[in-house]
Parts: sequence; C-alpha cells; structure tokens
Amino acid sequence: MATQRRTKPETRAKPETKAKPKREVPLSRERALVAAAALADREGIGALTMRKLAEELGVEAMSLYHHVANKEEILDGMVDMVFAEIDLPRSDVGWKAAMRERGTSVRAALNRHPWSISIMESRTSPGPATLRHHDAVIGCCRAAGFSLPMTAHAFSMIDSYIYGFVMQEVNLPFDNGDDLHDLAASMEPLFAAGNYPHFIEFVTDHALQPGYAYGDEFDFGLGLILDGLEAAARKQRREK
Amino acid sequence: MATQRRTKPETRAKPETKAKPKREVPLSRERALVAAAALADREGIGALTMRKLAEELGVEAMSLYHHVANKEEILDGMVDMVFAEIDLPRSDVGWKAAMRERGTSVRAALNRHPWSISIMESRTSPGPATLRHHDAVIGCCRAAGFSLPMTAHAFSMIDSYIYGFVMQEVNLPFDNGDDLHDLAASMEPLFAAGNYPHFIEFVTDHALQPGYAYGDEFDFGLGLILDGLEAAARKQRREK
DNA sequence: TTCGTTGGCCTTACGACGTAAGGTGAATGG
DNA sequence: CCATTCACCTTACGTCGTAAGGCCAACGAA
Repeated sequence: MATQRRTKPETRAKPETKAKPKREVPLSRERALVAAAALADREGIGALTMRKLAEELGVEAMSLYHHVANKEEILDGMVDMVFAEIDLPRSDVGWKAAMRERGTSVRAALNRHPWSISIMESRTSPGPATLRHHDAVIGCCRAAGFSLPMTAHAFSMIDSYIYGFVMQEVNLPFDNGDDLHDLAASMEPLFAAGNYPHFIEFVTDHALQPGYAYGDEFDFGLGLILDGLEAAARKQRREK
Repeated sequence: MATQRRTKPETRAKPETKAKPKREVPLSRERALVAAAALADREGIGALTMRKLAEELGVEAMSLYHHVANKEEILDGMVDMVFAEIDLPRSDVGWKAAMRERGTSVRAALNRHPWSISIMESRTSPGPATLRHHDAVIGCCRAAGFSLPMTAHAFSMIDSYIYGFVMQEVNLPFDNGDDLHDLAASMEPLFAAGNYPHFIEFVTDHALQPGYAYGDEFDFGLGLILDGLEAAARKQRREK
C-alpha cells in the first residue's frame, strides 16, 4: 500500500545520510523525565534547563512541550521518580524495623539525587509513586495497631526528621575531611574575636575530630524517634 | 574621611523640586535586605528580583550592586535576618524548657517568612546571627551537662525535625479547611480506582475531620524528641 | 496514485532574569 | 574654583521559560 512504511528496513537502515536523521526512539514524557534526572544528578539542578535537556535528547527545546505542559511538570515527575526508588516498608517484620529500613531507604534516595529535597518542597501535587509510598507507610502503622491520631504523629514526625536531616546533610559545605578543615580555616577570623565560644569548642573538639561524620547522626535520631513512638503507642493503647 | 555627610539640612530640605529627587535616606545593604525580606514576605520568593527590589527602593537595579556583591549575598543576608528574629534559648530555665521555647520560636520565624526554609538549604555561609544562634544552642546543651557527642545528637536531631516539619508545613497545598476540602475533591478521581486505601482512610477519617490541623503535630514531635534526649543523656551519664 | 490530514519536531520571537561595563552629575576637599 | 569621588543610572549581553506558528514525513481515504 503506502510506499514508505515506518517498518521498512531501508528507511531505518541509514538515518545518518539524511539531513534530519530519524530518531529511532521517539521523544516521550518518560524519556524526558529520565534524562532530566540524569542531567540534574550529573550537573546539578541549576543546570537543568529546557534547552540543555532538549540537547541531551537530541532535540530542540520546544519539542519538549509536546510531551509535558511546562517545566513544573518535569520537576513533579522527577520527584515522583525519586519516590519510586524508595523501598516500601516491609510487611514481614515489625513496624519498627520496617520504618527504620524505609527511613534509611528514603535518606539514601534523597542523597543519590541531592536536587530532590530542594524541589520537593515547592511541589504540591504528589504523583502515583508518592501516593503509593505514603499509603504504604500509613498502612504499616495501621497494621501495627496505631490509631489514626497516632499514625498522624508517627508519619509527621518520622518524615519531618528525615527531610530535615537530609536537607542539612545534602547542603553541608564539605564532602570530606579536607573540605571540612578548609572551611574551619576560613572561619578562623570569625573565631579570632573570641565570639561563639561554644560553637568553636564544638567544631574543633568534636566535629573536626577524625572519625566524626555528620551522616552518622542519622541512625541515632531515627532510633530515638522510633523508640519514643513505640512508648507513646503502648501508652495510648493502655489508656484506651 | 567623612564617608557620609547626609546631615546637611538645606540639601535635604527640598528634594521634590529636582527632576531627580534626592533620596532622603541613602541606599544601603541594610535597607536592601529589609526591603528584600518585605518583598518576599508579600509576594513570595519568586517575585524577589533585582529589578523589583530596586523599584521598591526607588532606585535602578544596578544601583544595588554598589551595596551587595550579587543576589546570593542578599539571600544570605535574608537568612541571617530570620535567625536574628529567633529567641535564643533562655538560661534561666532547664535545657528542656529552653529548647522547647527555642524550637517554637524557630518554627514561628520560619513560618513568618515562608521563603526562608527554601533558601536556607542552598546557603552555605552562615551570618553572625546564625552563628550566634548555633552558639547559644550548643551552650545550652553544654550547660545542662551534655557531652559533646550528646550535644551533637541533640543539635542535629532537634533542628532536623524543626526544619523538616516547617518545610512540610509551609508547603501544604492548603491554608484552611476550605482549601483542604477542595483538594480532597480534586483527588477524588485518583481514589475512585480504589487505590491508596490507607491513605484515603487517613485523609477522610482523620485529616479532614473538623478540628484537625497539621500544625498541631509539631508539639507532639518536639516533646517526644526532648523526652528521648533527656533519657539518652541520663543514661549516658550513668554509664560514664 | 493522489491528496488532504495529522502530529512530531523546529524556527523565531518575546519578555523576563542576573549582571558586566561604563557614564553622569552633584557633593566634597584641596 | 576645580579635580575627585561616589552614588546612582544607562545600555547591553547572554540565558531563561515558553507563545505562536511553520514544516515535513507518515498516514487513511478516495
């Protein structure tokens, strides 16, 4: 019938000969989101522009708008992709272990994609993976016998802690011991005046000591929160 | 040297007669920062541009660069202004009460200036008010007999929780019960498919109930954390 | 075969943005 | 009285998100 079908091998075989090489795989919302996340991982969220993203995909900027409404939608999609990476709480262990693992997984995902925490906080419409994640967390609490108010407490508290922790962790002005010492050196003049005595003691005698890593604080806090929630849940059950 | 004359009365007396009315109070870093914060409070951080800020001050955009190096420096200064608003922990009450009050004050300040949490996380060089605040918090813990590691735990944990909580609180897609119901209505199609059963139960049977306000969760979590820290500090002291 | 129609991608253009470079004019200090 | 200084302005550049519309290959129907 038609002279040229999409599947005709010759037309596919030598795309380079044409001025406009036919794309073997067409642009799509999914391809755009994956490329956007990869670009943000590699060069930072500030480098994610519609033009750069398009270039990455071998396309012009405006072509993206045939698959997403605007840049906001890309950011929304990226956040949802991060949530899709997070392990849902397991149902074959107690709620505490499940929540600990889930929290660790959230932290890991947000650290793998440091841009995510910064765009999460301006996004307002959760995607399906996000909803699935929230649903599983609530389900985990409910399965453990938490009342709805107690579930709200646990949900709010654990996630607040994780987000706040990662927010600080991701933005530490150093990535290793060397940077840390450089930073300390650069703050010397500030300290010279004798201000901030407790802060300087804390930094020099503790944070700068070999073996200290801020990230190690995470487990302490998460454990303390889970223990506290356990006690609160028990107490509430007793009073009921 | 006399860098600033400004006090000569006649020159100041009739500014309106000139084509270029002489500013009665000259531009300065401080005026710029105050105006920037006010503008961000009023129209959101997205509306804070060098041109709008300048206009606010009756000046052209480039004039700002005689008082600040760049926009980053303005953002840094704004964050420090917010820290300056926060009550330092009192020293005339126990550490727990002091920390509770301080936490409440932090939350209030961050809520008064919803843009602050979003720019805090990209800022890396703390200003004097920020350092003063951190110093006071560390000093409060130390005065209560906390070891340096315990101080690190408390500091990290409390602030992570507060920042994470405010980050969620500030970005709730609703400001009141009406918005909340609108939102719920808009999510109806998502729920119709029977997905997210726990989430929907949680929202309809708890979060949407009259009298529930997310902000009320704050005190529960802060209290639980402070109780947990108290127990941990006591235990550590016993083991020492 | 021919011929509209469709739809994926491109071109051009606009009004923001941050800010580099250099100008201008009034107050200052010699 | 004049040279200097300095606070503020003008102009301009490159980049951003994206509106509007064009182009062309692949298709369905005639």
